[in-house]
Amino acid sequence: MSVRVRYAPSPTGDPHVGNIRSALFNWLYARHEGGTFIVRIEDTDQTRYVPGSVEAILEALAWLGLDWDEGPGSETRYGPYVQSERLALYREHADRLLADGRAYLCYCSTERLDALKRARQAKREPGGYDRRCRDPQEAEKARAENPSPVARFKTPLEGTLAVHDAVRGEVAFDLSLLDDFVLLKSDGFPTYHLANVVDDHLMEISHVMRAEEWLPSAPRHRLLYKAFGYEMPQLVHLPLIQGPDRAKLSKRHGAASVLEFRDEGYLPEALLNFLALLGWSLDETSELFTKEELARHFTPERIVASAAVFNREKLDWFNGVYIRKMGDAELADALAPWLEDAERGLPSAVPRPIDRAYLAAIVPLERERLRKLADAPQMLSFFFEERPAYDPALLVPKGMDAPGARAALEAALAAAEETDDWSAPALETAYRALAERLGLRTGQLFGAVRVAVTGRAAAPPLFDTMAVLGKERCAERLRRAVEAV
RNA sequence: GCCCCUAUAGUCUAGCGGCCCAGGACGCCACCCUUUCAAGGUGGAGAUCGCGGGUUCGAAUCCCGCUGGGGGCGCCA
Repeated sequence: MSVRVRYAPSPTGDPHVGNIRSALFNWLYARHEGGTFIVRIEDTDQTRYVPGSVEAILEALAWLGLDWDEGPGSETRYGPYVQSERLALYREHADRLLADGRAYLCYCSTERLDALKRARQAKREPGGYDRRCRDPQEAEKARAENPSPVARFKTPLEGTLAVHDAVRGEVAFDLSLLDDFVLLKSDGFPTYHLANVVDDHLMEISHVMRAEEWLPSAPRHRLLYKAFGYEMPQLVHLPLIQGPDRAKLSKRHGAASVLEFRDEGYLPEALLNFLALLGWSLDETSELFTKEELARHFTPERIVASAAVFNREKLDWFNGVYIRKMGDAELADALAPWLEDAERGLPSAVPRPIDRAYLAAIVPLERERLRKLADAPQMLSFFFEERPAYDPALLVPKGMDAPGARAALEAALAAAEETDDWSAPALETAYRALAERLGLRTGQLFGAVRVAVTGRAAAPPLFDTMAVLGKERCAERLRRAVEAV
């Protein structure tokens, strides 16, 4: 039997990382098995629909390189892939259950349901619907209260039901604790439970891989499959992703949307690699995987059962690793839009577009210092600004006074002006000799020159930096430093 | 409150009865490299394998209980 798996987000907001991790695992499994990866939009709650979120979800998938074989817009015998376009299917299924006597119409008002819930809470009784309308006479009475009923499933009153989860094994539930859940809402839309079961069957889904929060509803689904006479797909419940406080990861923990991570300058390869290792591992030591390698190795057997905390520092490390893997031209291309961005890029005084050849020369110097692409404007600004601002006090090296620093900078300026060969090795030779002549430690002289030339105490190797900046710019900055110190 | 899941260092994890007085990675610390910052290299601190009982010649690994953590209990998904 071929593997058909699906990612079934509801369009209620941005694509959350926890959610996308489910998409990733489904995608990996599909690709591992040469199966089919399906995207299905579960928009059965009209009230929570957020315009643009379908686009955002698909955008996130595309950014990560998770291509889908079937999804919104696909013309196949399984479509459509948007639940609001499949309403007739759910209604037919609900009708079947109604006709069979496996479901019934419930006319109870929301007021009554609320009151029931409150009363149960007050008495500390287990919650759930009291099945009033399961009695036809009661239903008839209630009918007056509510013109638009819901359809409820008749849950067995007792017994236990075991479902099999690939990660956790058999999980048993006590049926007496399950109430008669809603199948069809009063607006005619299906609930998640109905729509999910109907679609997974009709789309011939072989494995349902979803977050662990769904495990408690597995017995309901089991019951529905049985009632319809359908075979239930394999269940694979993925461990939850938690924030540092160990609660389910959400917006309150900061960036939660994949698109936000993209906008913070994370590389898709890095986020993907990091996410894959949240709840899955190959062996003792392997950490770095491309998407293809992940797909080659991914098996559900190696999914972990316990929840994982989303660890920013490790994500940052992965990002640095993937930045370092990039070639000069590749990184320059990736960086350019970040540097040119009107709001978060280089100061507006720096003309756009930026000089690509110049950027390409800078890249080798900054690559291993970058953690996120978004850091680039700040880190590289001194390469582009005419007059990088800095505190003149930084020009005075440890163990020296201002006049001494001034003398050293004057000498450095003179040496710069005299130099014909403006290459890193030549500059280094010249400045080492100069330090010796002045009786300074190289660290002292180089430190002062670094601040003069870059405006900061921490920068890439000095002579490579000077070589890239060019003689004119360096001389000008040294001149300014002499005056400033 | 009830139900379910879960439990190896701060974090992600390896381990599926003896190879483990527990391996890898992030983070942290130190040293090396070095003109600063990174990157890289080397080393280190950090886990009584949540606790208590069993089973076994032998348990992180199997069983039971407890405790902690999480999730679910909607005409939301």
